[in-house]
Amino acid sequence: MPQDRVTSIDVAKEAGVSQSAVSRVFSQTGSASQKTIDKVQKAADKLGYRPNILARSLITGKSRIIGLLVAYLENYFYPEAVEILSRKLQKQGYHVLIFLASSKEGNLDNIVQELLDYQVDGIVTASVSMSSDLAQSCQSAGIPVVMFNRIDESKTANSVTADNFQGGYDAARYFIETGHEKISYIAGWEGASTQRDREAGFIEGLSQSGLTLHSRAAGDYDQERAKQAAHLLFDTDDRPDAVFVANDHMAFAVMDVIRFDYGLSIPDDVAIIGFDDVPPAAWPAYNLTTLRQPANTMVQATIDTLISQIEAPQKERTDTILPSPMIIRATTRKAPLKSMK
Amino acid sequence: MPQDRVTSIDVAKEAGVSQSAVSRVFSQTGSASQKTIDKVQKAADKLGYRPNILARSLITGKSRIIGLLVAYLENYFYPEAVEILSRKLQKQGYHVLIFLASSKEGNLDNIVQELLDYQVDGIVTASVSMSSDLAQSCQSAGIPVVMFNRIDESKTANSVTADNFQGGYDAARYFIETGHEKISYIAGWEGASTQRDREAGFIEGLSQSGLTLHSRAAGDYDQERAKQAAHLLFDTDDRPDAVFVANDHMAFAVMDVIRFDYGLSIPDDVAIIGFDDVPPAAWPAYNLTTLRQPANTMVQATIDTLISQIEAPQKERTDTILPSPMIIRATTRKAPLKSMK
DNA sequence: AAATTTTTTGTAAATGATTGAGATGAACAA
DNA sequence: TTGTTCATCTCAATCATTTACAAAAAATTT
Repeated sequence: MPQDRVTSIDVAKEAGVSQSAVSRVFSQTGSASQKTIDKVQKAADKLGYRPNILARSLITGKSRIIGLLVAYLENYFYPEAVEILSRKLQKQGYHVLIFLASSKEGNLDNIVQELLDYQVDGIVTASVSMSSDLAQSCQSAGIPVVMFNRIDESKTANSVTADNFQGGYDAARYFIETGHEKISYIAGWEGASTQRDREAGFIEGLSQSGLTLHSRAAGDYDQERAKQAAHLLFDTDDRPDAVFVANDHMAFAVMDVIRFDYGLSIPDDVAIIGFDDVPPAAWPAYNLTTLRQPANTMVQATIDTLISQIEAPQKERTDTILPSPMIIRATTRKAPLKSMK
Repeated sequence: MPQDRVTSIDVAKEAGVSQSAVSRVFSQTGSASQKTIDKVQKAADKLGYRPNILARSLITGKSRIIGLLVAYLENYFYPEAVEILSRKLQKQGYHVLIFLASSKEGNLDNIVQELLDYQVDGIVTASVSMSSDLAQSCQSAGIPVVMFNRIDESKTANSVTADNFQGGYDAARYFIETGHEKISYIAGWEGASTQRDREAGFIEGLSQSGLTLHSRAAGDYDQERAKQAAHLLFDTDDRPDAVFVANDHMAFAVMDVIRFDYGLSIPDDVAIIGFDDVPPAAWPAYNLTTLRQPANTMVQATIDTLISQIEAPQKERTDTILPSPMIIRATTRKAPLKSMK
């Protein structure tokens, strides 16, 4: 049976002080004498009192809850990010209310409304782009929003991304340096800014040497679709000898198709570069050359942006772009020494 | 600039009714005439009013927040579970406040206290076992707890697990059926009930045919440790020809060691069985025979248990054990036909 | 039409904290 | 001793809602 909650009034009675004295001891604002602090502390311990955060939030207007909106955890970049985000926020006394968006698009409006109903102090969206209307409505509610791994074309919300363009560019340059000419691309979901930027950078990198895409197919950041895309690229006499895949998650599926369905060898027959550097990329079975999205720094930037705006609401929005270094593993040929810096 | 929140009083004024009428319209308890409902609805829409859940929770004593306590998301069974859990709870109007426990043991007490401070309606722990004290303190606070994927020896909290013992048993039987005799085990973290049950079942299955473990090493559910464990088992003249690994996450690392460090072939030289059936187990690069933990049903059972106890606090605790069927893939030899049922 | 029941509505008291204003008392200087 | 300062404390208002109670209105029965 749920025993009655013990409130600050109970503690006040027990300690022989006023209820507001108890409050002062438990809220850091407290100007209280050592004597009352001791008395209150003792009484609170005895009764097992802890302040009710909901009541506190109601009056302070700060819930210390951050809403996290994420589309799916299937791509292992996100669990990693969620874990880091949650850990770091916990350290700062914030907590994460997690919402899963129904699909890549879907009815974000409802979900965001629910978040706002909970009086969250800020919102992080991961792998989800908000419509500008929605971002606008959060902003006018005074709730800062950071898009993690998406940029906001409407320039309403903050954003934190890796340097997707540069990453794509570097992938192209590396393929060229290592002697490839038939270079293809498997795209992510076309609605995502990451997809667009990675492809744009890649194409720019190719064109720098007068090349264009040998072939292209869309994998929508989904493994099944990526497999179909891989078949599209390889069911032909004129196969690519290098494929840039828009993220690691798809790259694994693509590698499996190349190895097991076509019996080709990686990187001898086909070189592969992915994007993200999720943990399985380092597993020997894949050992994937990829562009690292620095989860830790990205999350840190997300938190910094968010908290600075929570504390100083007039701060203007920022877009943070973090470097995405290439991690060379075994799915690409070794570059000739001359080009190694 | 954060514009002032619109409250039920504003709506009441706008609609020309009392504040409690507004409340009645928005809380399902509402006995209100169609006329007032319309008036209030209209005014609310105009002003963009939504009830403040914190204030509601304060008075109803129900926050509709479920606290989720998880140790790590690195093992991909958990992201999957978290995603399903969050989706399903959302559908029922609950929301998930996620906390990451610092380590496998660590100071759960503080974290649970923080959860209780938020007045959560229930707690789910995943891959974390609560001390009986802690479970007791939640219970006496009237907050039901469900341990997901752990059983509670102290029989205080509810639990939902796969049939770990039977799974271990089946693994042993299958190895024996497919002609193995030098059968080893790589253990998970010894503090986990899953580890203990899987091993106990496995040993029971072996002993059924008069066998004992050929060798054993502990991997602590961690990939690095699992690799070391694999080396321990294979740096010898008398290598096993079958290894049961306590979860898939470790099994991938073990397979990589066997293939890439020892150049052995799976399943010809060594057969492997894992546990969990996480998504990568089905990836062709691993194609791992494993015992499936049915994430979807396990989560459903977790939710059912939790919600039934939230709604009827006097309900007594339950332990749910769900079947863990063997998923036969390519890391084991084919069983001779006669034993195929 | 009056009497009775039912439904709707407004008033006001919770819920459990924070916080500004003023009261209390100790410490100190004159 | 008296007056002043300062830290500490209490009182009461406040936050945005729900909800018990009673009054009013509507619907039903007689």
